Amino acid sequence: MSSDLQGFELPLRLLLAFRVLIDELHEELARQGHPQMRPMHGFVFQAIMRAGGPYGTTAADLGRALGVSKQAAGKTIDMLEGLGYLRPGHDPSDARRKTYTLTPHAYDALERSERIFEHLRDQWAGVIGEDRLRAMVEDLRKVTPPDVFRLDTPQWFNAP
Amino acid sequence: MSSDLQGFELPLRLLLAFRVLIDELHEELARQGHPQMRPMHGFVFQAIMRAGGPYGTTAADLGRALGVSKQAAGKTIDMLEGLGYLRPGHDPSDARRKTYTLTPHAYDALERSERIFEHLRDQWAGVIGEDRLRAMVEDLRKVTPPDVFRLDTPQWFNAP
DNA sequence: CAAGATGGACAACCTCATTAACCATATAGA
DNA sequence: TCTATATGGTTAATGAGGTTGTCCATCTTG
Repeated sequence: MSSDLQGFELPLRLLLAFRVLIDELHEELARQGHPQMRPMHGFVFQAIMRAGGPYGTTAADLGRALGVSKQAAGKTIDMLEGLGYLRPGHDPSDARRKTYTLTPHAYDALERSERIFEHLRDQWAGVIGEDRLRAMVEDLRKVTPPDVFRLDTPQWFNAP
Repeated sequence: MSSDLQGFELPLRLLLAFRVLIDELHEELARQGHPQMRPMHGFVFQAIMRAGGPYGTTAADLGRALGVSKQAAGKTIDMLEGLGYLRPGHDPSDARRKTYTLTPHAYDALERSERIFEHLRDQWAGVIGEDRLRAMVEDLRKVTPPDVFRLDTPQWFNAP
């Protein structure tokens, strides 16, 4: 009965590496004027940019894009609207659709996230080498699905 | 205003890679007689093996090991006991301690998980090369904390 | 032996999901 | 055109997993 369970290392390290990046991102984002941003939000913003129609994205659109129910997507939208990251609108061609688009505040958060991630990436490149880091991302691309927004993952993390 | 947001690729790929492994693990575990296993449980089993005293692990022990409250650990223990993965015991040297140890069913799940992870690892090695995969794990070790069980992460995922 | 630390058990509450049901609006077919 | 069906939005009930706070029983230590 093996007790060392070495085979768990690959998934564990992938998870820890993700957590390290996300935790440091949100610490820094909080310092830069976005203390309310939660880990999921950056992905949500990107999904909202891509998933909607010409007049914006609905809760149902977002739910499909993220792989969660429209009700869950609706609650996320409510919170992000309350935080000033989303602005409501409507679709003149379909009176049912209640659409949302990103506010400048959301674009600010996205741009800052981008810069912080790049900074963290540079730190990692300093530790393991630029070539090795590039190889890692390239390899990860080969073993992960290309459709990056169907995360299909409810209840990510609750930053306390 | 950049709209491609390429800087998100590293964290996203790490997350997707982890999800791919975990999802395939649990699909296969379900086929092999463990349909109730949840993503967190494998980590919990390992923590229970390591965190306790000679007579087993208590909820308080487990809470400390996982970085959650003793109450949260207690609820997890209750569920795992209900699923037949944990067996209660007691510590003759301390009447307060209500201890738990893994059942053979839990060891079976751990061994199967180990084998499934190894199989997935081999698949990845076939795609990206054994040397590249080894380099990836080595590099991830360099950028992640060494203390693998203090995940400090409430509410991981609810596989539906 | 008294005082404090620790383990366990409850209770109340939070967050983020889920399903189910219902109503309003679009759309397609007879 | 009218009806059937699909879709969007909302609300409600539920579940998993977490949190504090409180209380009591049992060590452990001065």
